[in-house]
Amino acid sequence: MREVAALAKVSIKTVSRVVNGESGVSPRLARQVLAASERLNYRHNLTASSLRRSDGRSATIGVVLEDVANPFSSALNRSIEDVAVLRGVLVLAGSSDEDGERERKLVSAFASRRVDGLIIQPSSEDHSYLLTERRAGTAIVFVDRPPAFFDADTVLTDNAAGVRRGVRHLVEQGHRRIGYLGDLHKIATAADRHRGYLEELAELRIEIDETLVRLDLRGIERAEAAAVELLRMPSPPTALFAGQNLVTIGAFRALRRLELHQRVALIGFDDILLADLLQPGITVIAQDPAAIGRAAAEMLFRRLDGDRSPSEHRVIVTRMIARGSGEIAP
Amino acid sequence: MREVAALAKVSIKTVSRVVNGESGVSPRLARQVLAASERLNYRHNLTASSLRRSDGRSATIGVVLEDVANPFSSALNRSIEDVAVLRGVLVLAGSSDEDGERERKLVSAFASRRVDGLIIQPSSEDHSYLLTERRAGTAIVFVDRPPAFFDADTVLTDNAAGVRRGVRHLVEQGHRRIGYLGDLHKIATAADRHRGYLEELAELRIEIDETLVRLDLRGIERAEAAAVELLRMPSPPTALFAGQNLVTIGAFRALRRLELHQRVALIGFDDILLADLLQPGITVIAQDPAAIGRAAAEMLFRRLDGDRSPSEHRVIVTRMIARGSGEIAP
DNA sequence: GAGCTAGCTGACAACGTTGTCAAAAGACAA
DNA sequence: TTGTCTTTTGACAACGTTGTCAGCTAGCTC
Repeated sequence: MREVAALAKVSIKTVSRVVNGESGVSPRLARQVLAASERLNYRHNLTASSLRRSDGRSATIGVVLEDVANPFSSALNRSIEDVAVLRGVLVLAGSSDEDGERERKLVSAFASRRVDGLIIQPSSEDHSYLLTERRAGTAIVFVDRPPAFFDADTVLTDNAAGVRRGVRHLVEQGHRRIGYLGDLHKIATAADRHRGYLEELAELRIEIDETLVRLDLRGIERAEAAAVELLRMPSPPTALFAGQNLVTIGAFRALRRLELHQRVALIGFDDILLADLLQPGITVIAQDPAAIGRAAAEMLFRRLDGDRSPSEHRVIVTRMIARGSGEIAP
Repeated sequence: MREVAALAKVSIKTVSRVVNGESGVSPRLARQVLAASERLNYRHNLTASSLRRSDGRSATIGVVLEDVANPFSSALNRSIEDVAVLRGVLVLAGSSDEDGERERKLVSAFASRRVDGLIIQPSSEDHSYLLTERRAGTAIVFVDRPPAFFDADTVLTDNAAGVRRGVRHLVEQGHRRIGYLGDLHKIATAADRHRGYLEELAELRIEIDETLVRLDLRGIERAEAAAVELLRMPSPPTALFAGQNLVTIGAFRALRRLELHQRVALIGFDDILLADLLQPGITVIAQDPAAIGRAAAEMLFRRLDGDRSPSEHRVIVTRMIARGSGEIAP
């Protein structure tokens, strides 16, 4: 900047004014400055700028996801980015791998870089550690799952309602013995979905058979094994509800392996790419990750714009997509 | 830091030493400093630190991807992150959407934040604009596609060889009329793949029928339409080679729609989640995005560690995964 | 021409760190 | 004890920027 100032024969402060588009610089000097910075390939240093700036903003936000490579998380990432770019804000993203310790490490690394805000898909079981960040002025929004011991804006899917819709659909087809395959129960959304299953059956006055429920299934293989087990019981379920992405794939694998895919119904939570091309197509309760990410980013920026109102809790609804597997009668 | 120093009754420089783990601080003072920073919830400010530091490193790298939400790019993102976290480096990622202008904007935003290095999956058709960054000391590695008018390390897939392997496989099954469906031809990888198709047919002395080739297919719908067109020709192909992910899905849709999926062979470039559960399973030429990302990140950090050797060009090989669709005889 | 604005411009300090260097403290030998 | 050497500590400037404030110029009014 000093060099640009020298070349343009103005003070360094005037260069700063031009770079920041402040008013009150005569067009002639502005032109000189622009020409000089062009000639010297000058690049504004945002880190120095945010250090000195009164608001201390870095025009960067941090996003903690379960895994930046998983389809749901990466869709969140993208829609957050889309809102952020409109404001010239960049996104630092990291994967927590469902590990509270990694989540905290990421937040700490973000904080060291003085991000303006955080969007967290939580893994940790206690978020009181975020009080320090909040006090430092960092805006915080949770997505997909609620925080624990911490009050903040959230954008969640209505998991229980989604599952209830699916279970009701199966019952409408005539099913009474509906198996449930769930993800790690410690994950709040997994617990919510399981609850939805129980609630809907209770409301429809269908007796709950605990032997039809398998929880804590992490990954395709374990889900597949559990589904095979269920289907080989003496009195097997006539329909399966899979509480998560990979669990659905595992369940479908099991059905195919046992050649039951045309006879046992299946509904999965979360949409799956290509689900429509399978035979039968898989009926799913689809979330809208793009809407969740967008809502979260918008809430975050509203906070950064100074909104101090009480925490808001947005719920994004699910949508059932019937493709065949959920429409098989018992 | 000043407050911590005051509370610990040491100079601010001593606090700096402790925070950076420098040697030569007596254990007693170190303990005092640690206790004080604990008590005041002190967070080291990495932006100020990198401003003052002699190497100017921000412990942050920038990654330009086609789309952080697409499976290939997000797998790259993840494997880059995995290498970066080991060094305490964070990843800023952005989506270029196949738009050279957005790519440049992202690079510029990264440069303003003084990233230490850049990993770029290029969209632009001229990368000479990166000379400025290189001169500023930023390490640069290209992934997936080569740069234009710029010399830098690259990590590429051997696209032509992969396609040739697939085409040969089809010919071995007895196919002579093999259709080709390609992505936007301006994308270097798409052009390479098309070239592989032509080369292999030439080598095997199979006459090339231009009417069996459709290029510039962007997205599932256009690919599906093109495939339907090919299959409805008077003398249709007995096999299809799809040059990209979404193109493969479109082609499969077309085959299913025309009830030809058990009669016309199909091989796609790039693996697809669930491809094994379709009927028939889709035979693919699989890339290894994790290996590409890892290699790129490792090269980048080697440069940051001071390696000044000439540009290196790594090639990651593909692997054919036979699942049925590629093994259908004419 | 004096007096008064309004609009530009620049000097200087400060943001939170770390590099440099000199001073203080401690360790050891004579 | 003194002198010498090593280890530990701190004062100060600097990194690249922006906020503050004062000074300068030009244009206007009377």
